[in-house]
Amino acid sequence: MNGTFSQRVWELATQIPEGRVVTYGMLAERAGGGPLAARSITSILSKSPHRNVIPWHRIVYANGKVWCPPEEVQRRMKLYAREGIRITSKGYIEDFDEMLYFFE
DNA sequence: GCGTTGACTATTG
DNA sequence: TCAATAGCCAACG
Repeated sequence: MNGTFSQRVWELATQIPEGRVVTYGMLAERAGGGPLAARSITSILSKSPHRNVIPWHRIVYANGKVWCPPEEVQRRMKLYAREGIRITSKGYIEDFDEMLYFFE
Protein backbone atom coordinates (compact mmCIF):
# COMPACT_ATOMS: atom_id res chain seq x y z
CA MET A 1 0.00 0.00 0.00
CA ASN A 2 0.96 3.60 -0.06
CA GLY A 3 2.46 5.78 2.59
CA THR A 4 -0.12 8.15 3.92
CA PHE A 5 -3.57 7.53 5.28
CA SER A 6 -5.11 9.90 2.75
CA GLN A 7 -3.40 8.11 -0.14
CA ARG A 8 -4.90 4.76 0.88
CA VAL A 9 -8.31 6.30 1.31
CA TRP A 10 -8.06 7.78 -2.18
CA GLU A 11 -7.15 4.38 -3.64
CA LEU A 12 -10.17 2.76 -2.01
CA ALA A 13 -12.56 5.57 -2.91
CA THR A 14 -11.69 5.35 -6.61
CA GLN A 15 -12.48 1.61 -6.54
CA ILE A 16 -16.10 2.09 -5.54
CA PRO A 17 -18.28 0.72 -8.40
CA GLU A 18 -21.19 2.69 -9.85
CA GLY A 19 -24.54 2.27 -8.18
CA ARG A 20 -22.93 1.40 -4.85
CA VAL A 21 -21.99 3.44 -1.79
CA VAL A 22 -19.62 3.10 1.17
CA THR A 23 -19.41 4.77 4.56
CA TYR A 24 -16.57 6.93 5.77
CA GLY A 25 -16.00 4.46 8.57
CA MET A 26 -15.46 1.61 6.11
CA LEU A 27 -12.87 3.63 4.21
CA ALA A 28 -11.17 4.66 7.42
CA GLU A 29 -11.04 1.12 8.75
CA ARG A 30 -9.87 -0.25 5.40
CA ALA A 31 -7.20 2.43 5.23
CA GLY A 32 -5.82 1.23 8.53
CA GLY A 33 -6.95 4.14 10.67
CA GLY A 34 -9.89 2.55 12.49
CA PRO A 35 -13.70 2.75 12.29
CA LEU A 36 -13.73 6.02 14.17
CA ALA A 37 -11.07 7.66 12.00
CA ALA A 38 -13.73 8.79 9.54
CA ARG A 39 -13.31 12.32 10.85
CA SER A 40 -9.78 12.37 9.55
CA ILE A 41 -10.94 11.54 6.04
CA THR A 42 -12.98 14.69 5.77
CA SER A 43 -10.21 16.85 7.10
CA ILE A 44 -7.55 15.26 4.91
CA LEU A 45 -9.24 14.50 1.58
CA SER A 46 -11.23 17.73 1.51
CA LYS A 47 -7.97 19.68 1.72
CA SER A 48 -5.93 17.45 -0.58
CA PRO A 49 -5.64 17.96 -4.39
CA HIS A 50 -7.38 14.59 -4.74
CA ARG A 51 -10.66 16.21 -3.72
CA ASN A 52 -11.37 16.80 -7.41
CA VAL A 53 -11.21 13.14 -8.43
CA ILE A 54 -12.80 11.58 -5.36
CA PRO A 55 -16.32 10.19 -6.00
CA TRP A 56 -17.77 11.92 -2.95
CA HIS A 57 -21.30 11.02 -4.03
CA ARG A 58 -20.57 7.35 -3.29
CA ILE A 59 -19.26 8.11 0.19
CA VAL A 60 -22.01 8.54 2.77
CA TYR A 61 -22.70 8.54 6.52
CA ALA A 62 -22.87 5.27 8.48
CA ASN A 63 -26.62 5.77 9.03
CA GLY A 64 -27.27 6.20 5.29
CA LYS A 65 -27.47 9.97 5.27
CA VAL A 66 -25.84 11.83 2.41
CA TRP A 67 -24.67 15.42 2.72
CA CYS A 68 -22.84 17.66 0.28
CA PRO A 69 -22.08 21.36 -0.25
CA PRO A 70 -25.12 23.31 -1.60
CA GLU A 71 -23.28 23.96 -4.84
CA GLU A 72 -22.66 20.30 -5.61
CA VAL A 73 -26.14 19.10 -4.67
CA GLN A 74 -27.65 19.44 -8.14
CA ARG A 75 -24.73 17.70 -9.85
CA ARG A 76 -24.78 14.83 -7.37
CA MET A 77 -28.53 14.33 -7.64
CA LYS A 78 -27.98 13.70 -11.35
CA LEU A 79 -25.26 11.18 -10.60
CA TYR A 80 -27.50 9.37 -8.11
CA ALA A 81 -30.31 9.22 -10.66
CA ARG A 82 -27.92 8.00 -13.33
CA GLU A 83 -26.51 5.28 -11.07
CA GLY A 84 -29.93 4.23 -9.82
CA ILE A 85 -29.40 5.38 -6.23
CA ARG A 86 -32.62 6.57 -4.59
CA ILE A 87 -32.40 9.46 -2.16
CA THR A 88 -35.25 10.57 0.10
CA SER A 89 -36.28 14.19 0.49
CA LYS A 90 -34.52 14.15 3.85
CA GLY A 91 -31.22 13.20 2.23
CA TYR A 92 -31.23 9.56 3.26
CA ILE A 93 -30.52 6.61 0.96
CA GLU A 94 -33.38 4.17 0.48
CA ASP A 95 -32.43 0.54 1.18
CA PHE A 96 -29.11 1.78 2.44
CA ASP A 97 -27.84 -1.69 3.45
CA GLU A 98 -28.66 -2.97 -0.03
CA MET A 99 -26.68 -0.19 -1.75
CA LEU A 100 -23.64 -0.63 0.48
CA TYR A 101 -20.47 -1.89 -1.18
CA PHE A 102 -18.01 -4.04 0.78
CA PHE A 103 -14.35 -4.13 -0.17
CA GLU A 104 -12.76 -7.50 -0.81
C1' DG B 1 4.59 19.11 20.54
C1' DC B 2 -0.12 21.31 21.17
C1' DG B 3 -4.51 23.19 19.52
C1' DT B 4 -7.57 23.62 15.64
C1' DT B 5 -10.24 21.58 12.01
C1' DG B 6 -13.45 18.58 9.38
C1' DA B 7 -17.99 15.69 2.95
C1' DC B 8 -18.03 11.58 10.72
C1' DT B 9 -19.89 7.76 14.10
C1' DA B 10 -22.39 5.81 17.91
C1' DT B 11 -26.08 6.48 21.04
C1' DT B 12 -30.55 7.93 22.67
C1' DG B 13 -35.52 8.93 22.17
C1' DT C 1 -36.07 6.45 9.11
C1' DC C 2 -35.29 11.34 11.94
C1' DA C 3 -33.18 14.51 15.00
C1' DA C 4 -29.94 15.96 18.66
C1' DT C 5 -25.67 15.22 21.49
C1' DA C 6 -21.03 13.67 22.95
C1' DG C 7 -16.85 11.65 21.43
C1' DC C 8 -12.63 10.15 18.09
C1' DC C 9 -8.78 10.35 14.54
C1' DA C 10 -5.17 12.12 11.38
C1' DA C 11 -3.06 16.19 9.07
C1' DC C 12 -1.56 21.11 9.47
C1' DG C 13 0.25 25.63 11.45
